[in-house]
Amino acid sequence: MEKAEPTIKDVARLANVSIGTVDRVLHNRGRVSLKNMERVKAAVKKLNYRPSMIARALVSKKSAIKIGLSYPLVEKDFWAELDAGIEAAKSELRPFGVSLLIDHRINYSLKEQIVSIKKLVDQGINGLIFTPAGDHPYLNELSKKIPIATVIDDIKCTNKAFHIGPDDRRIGRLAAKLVSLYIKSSGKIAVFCPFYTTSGIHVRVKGFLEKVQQDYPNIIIADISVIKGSGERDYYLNAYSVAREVISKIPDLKAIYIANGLTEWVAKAVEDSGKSGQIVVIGHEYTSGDKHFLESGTIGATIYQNPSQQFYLACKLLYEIIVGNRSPDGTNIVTSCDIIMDETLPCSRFSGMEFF
Amino acid sequence: MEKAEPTIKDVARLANVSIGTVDRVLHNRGRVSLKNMERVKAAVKKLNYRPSMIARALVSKKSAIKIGLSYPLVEKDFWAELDAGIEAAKSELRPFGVSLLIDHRINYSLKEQIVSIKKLVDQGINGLIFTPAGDHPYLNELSKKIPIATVIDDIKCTNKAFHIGPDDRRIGRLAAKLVSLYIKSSGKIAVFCPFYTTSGIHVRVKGFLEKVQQDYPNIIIADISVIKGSGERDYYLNAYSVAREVISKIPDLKAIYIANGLTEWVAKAVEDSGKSGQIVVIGHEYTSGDKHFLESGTIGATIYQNPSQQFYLACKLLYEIIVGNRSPDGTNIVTSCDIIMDETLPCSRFSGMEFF
DNA sequence: CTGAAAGCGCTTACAG
DNA sequence: CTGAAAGCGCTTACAG
Repeated sequence: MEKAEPTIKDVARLANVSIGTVDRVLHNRGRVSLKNMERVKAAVKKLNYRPSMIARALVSKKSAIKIGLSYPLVEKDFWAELDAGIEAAKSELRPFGVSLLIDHRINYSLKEQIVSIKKLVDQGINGLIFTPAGDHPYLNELSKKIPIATVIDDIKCTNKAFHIGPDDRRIGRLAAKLVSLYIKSSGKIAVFCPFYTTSGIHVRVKGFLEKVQQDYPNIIIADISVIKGSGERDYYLNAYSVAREVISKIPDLKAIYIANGLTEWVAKAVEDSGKSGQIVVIGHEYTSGDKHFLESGTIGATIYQNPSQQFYLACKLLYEIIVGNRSPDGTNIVTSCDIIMDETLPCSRFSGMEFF
Repeated sequence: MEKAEPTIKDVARLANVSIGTVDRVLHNRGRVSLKNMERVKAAVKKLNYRPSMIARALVSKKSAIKIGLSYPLVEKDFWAELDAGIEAAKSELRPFGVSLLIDHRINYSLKEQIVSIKKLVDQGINGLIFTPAGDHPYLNELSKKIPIATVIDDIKCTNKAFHIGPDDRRIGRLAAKLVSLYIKSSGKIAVFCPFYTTSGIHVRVKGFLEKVQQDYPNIIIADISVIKGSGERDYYLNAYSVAREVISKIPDLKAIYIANGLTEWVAKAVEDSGKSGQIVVIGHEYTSGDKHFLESGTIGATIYQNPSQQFYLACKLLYEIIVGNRSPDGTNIVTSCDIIMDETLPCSRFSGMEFF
């Protein structure tokens, strides 16, 4: 005895107008008398009408919608994983006439990001999802034309549709707790803070230090190093060499916290220094190289912010906004993070979604 | 320059028949001349024609498809969480004319499960998803009529479409590792094994014990108790009282591992015994009651098997199978698990999905 | 055995 | 400002 879903026809009938008029108010296309506007809105509410994605998609065959994605391709493995999430969103949205246009950048430079985004805009995107390298007047301008959303990192000033990202302060605190668990709450540790990167990382490190100070009096922060680098390879190598240096400088070091996805390079430094088993690495994300070090115990745990999920969600949300099912309101969506340990991964991180 | 997808019309034109005829061969409805049959098949192949889900779904408004779900409602909070995942699947599939019929059971009895499933079958379901209490001839019989899939727990003998669930042995090993981290690898622990429950739990406990034996020579398993109970409330109370008893019996107990979602009841026993801070609880799943104990540190961590995700996935997969986009092949899909700690949850577990 | 027509719920021109 | 009509790609009666 399912009560059939109300259709646009039902709304039109109840509001005593044509379905054309209902459509106009549904999508704020204007040119509707105030009176009809309100009757329709009342009818929509009364019937709890929700437009059928299906019917809309069928029509949209003609006017396909395009969503642009822009993000850096530094730390390749991290972002590569992300592709899987985007693929999932793509195949789920394809039947609805949505195509995703992707433009990578090879660094965190704001200037290049703007170039990348302009390229997407030139291709006629109807919405933009990006991991900002910073704020820029152009973004604000753009946001007046199409909905734009930030993922992973946020920017303050721009009038955006929404932001999806982790709670970096909390992530940093979690990292501190994991370090403490592995080193039995006391000993010397080193903290590595990547420099050329998204702003959230710094919040993360702050959260880490704060938690250590608050809760772990016997943990000594023996070193805080900033990892610099220009380009991917350089970045990796610096993480590695800084780690080696610090390891040799502090013989009784018990743990290293690396505040982003460079985990495996730090772990490699530990292993190459012959310190596996004595120094544990706590880091972020999950790259293919991490597997080996998780198994050997050199990496104790990794905190995974699930970028695939974030982009996946963002694509679907932005789609809803573009087709008018939801209005852009600058919501801030906080995503949860996962702890990855050797025993945590029975198979690929993204196993759950590869079917769609 | 997207090449437009071929439609049934294109196929009809190429095969020089009507779209009605194309539809007939597409769905083996018979009553087609051999000659046309082959022309259509050739055209389909030549154009690489794939029917549009969207269009099909629009029509299917009339002939809706029903998926039945059957699972126990013991440990309410665990399964309640699950509802959120089912809701997500429901709202995502609704536009495709799919409705989900749910039938709970109040225990893990196989007999009641069969009754429950028969009830669903009587309502004309086109597919079944369930968490089996065991195998039964009826299930095998049913699987010949409609595709059936198992979630969380599996059964061997039945010819099922697929199974989705965690790797319980691995989960048990992970639990052992977490216990070891919290108690600094040595001391007395207790293991609580729920009895009336799904079979995976026993594999879990086995994995736990195996890992302790292998890797933690200084951890002493001072108690292994079986938790029994008839009905939900009884179950909870027994977990609580067994815990209290064991705690008072073993004064230097350092950790309790509870092998399923009764975590909060064990934690309550620890707290009520005045042992918070001395005994850490490692358990499973995440109930609203856990939050308090995670914050206070009585629960160190919980291993979350994400039942919502599992059912969500199962619904979508089974839908694909029912409409013929995928064939049932008995695949075994292993899902990953999450570690939940105080710092892990910025907001509701299911935040990611509530938008859809 | 086969084709033409109606209709699923919506959007998009088009005509008032 | 408003409505009637055409059409998205398919399935389902219906008429030959």
